[in-house]
Amino acid sequence: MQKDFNKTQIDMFIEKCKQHNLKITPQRIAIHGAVVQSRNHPAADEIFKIVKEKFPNISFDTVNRTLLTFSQIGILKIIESFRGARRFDPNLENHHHLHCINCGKIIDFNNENYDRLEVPRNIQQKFTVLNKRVILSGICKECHKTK
Amino acid sequence: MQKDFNKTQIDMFIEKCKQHNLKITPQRIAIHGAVVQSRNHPAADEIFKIVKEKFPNISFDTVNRTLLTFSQIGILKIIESFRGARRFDPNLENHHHLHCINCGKIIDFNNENYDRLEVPRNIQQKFTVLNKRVILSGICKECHKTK
DNA sequence: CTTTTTGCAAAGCGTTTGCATTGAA
DNA sequence: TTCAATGCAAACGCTTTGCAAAAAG
Repeated sequence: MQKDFNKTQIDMFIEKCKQHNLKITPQRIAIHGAVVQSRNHPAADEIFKIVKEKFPNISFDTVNRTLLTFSQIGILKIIESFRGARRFDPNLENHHHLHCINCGKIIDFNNENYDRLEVPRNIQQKFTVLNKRVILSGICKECHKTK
Repeated sequence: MQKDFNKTQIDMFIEKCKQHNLKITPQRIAIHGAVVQSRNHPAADEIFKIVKEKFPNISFDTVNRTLLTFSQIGILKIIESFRGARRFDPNLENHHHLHCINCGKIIDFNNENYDRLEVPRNIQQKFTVLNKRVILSGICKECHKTK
């Protein structure tokens, strides 16, 4: 079994596309290039701006759809967040969340071990932590049943 | 010093409003009532629907603005989330996030202790955890400087 | 009477959709 | 030649803004 030692990033990208029957278009190559070089967790429009320098005709839409496609085939991740409308919580106590990635439900839970988590020393120096919380994401019981 | 033992929720609400020079309007009372009774971390439009039964003329806008006001005076919390556009992350390894609540920046960090967090027994039974992550929110160094 | 608050309407931002055209395989 | 990908435009969902009218203190 051949190892992937000397695969370049672009070769791995092409391989992933082939695995998923995605065509290798110049746009996809450019978007991939922009995103793997990015820092700071770019949003689609930042990638759009970068790619547009090489492909002035590219549409925002293609960039956005391509990024979503890439996340589906495991080339990048979407930063998990509770999307949709802002939610309010009358529970003022510190608590943690279960997040069902299927139905979007957020379930509170309390856990003293999690409350006691220590902030790493090197982070204390560069960031003032006001709140600590743990998010466990996955599939809730109800969504399991209906699958 | 008198303790708040027998304050009802509505009295505490009125007190908080007075502390912050907010007028006690029937709309605010109704919105407060709906939100403290809520479960499931409602979004503004769910509260809107509930309050509209009593106040058919209320606008979505009032509900939304009132909820934001309430979060500012500590009556409820906004479920912290990375708002704005969806962000992409080319870093596929498990990692955790610092989230600056002032500028919105997301900074990755790695921490083996956090990776090793155990999922509580009672949660394992009702939820399939696919991903664990810790979010430390607060103020980043740059935002500290400019304050 | 003064100052907030409300309701409304429009604008804004990001996302999603449908469709005709283009281009990779 | 075929089918997927692209570019465009419109629609959509949620949030924010400005302003005149109404209401609280």
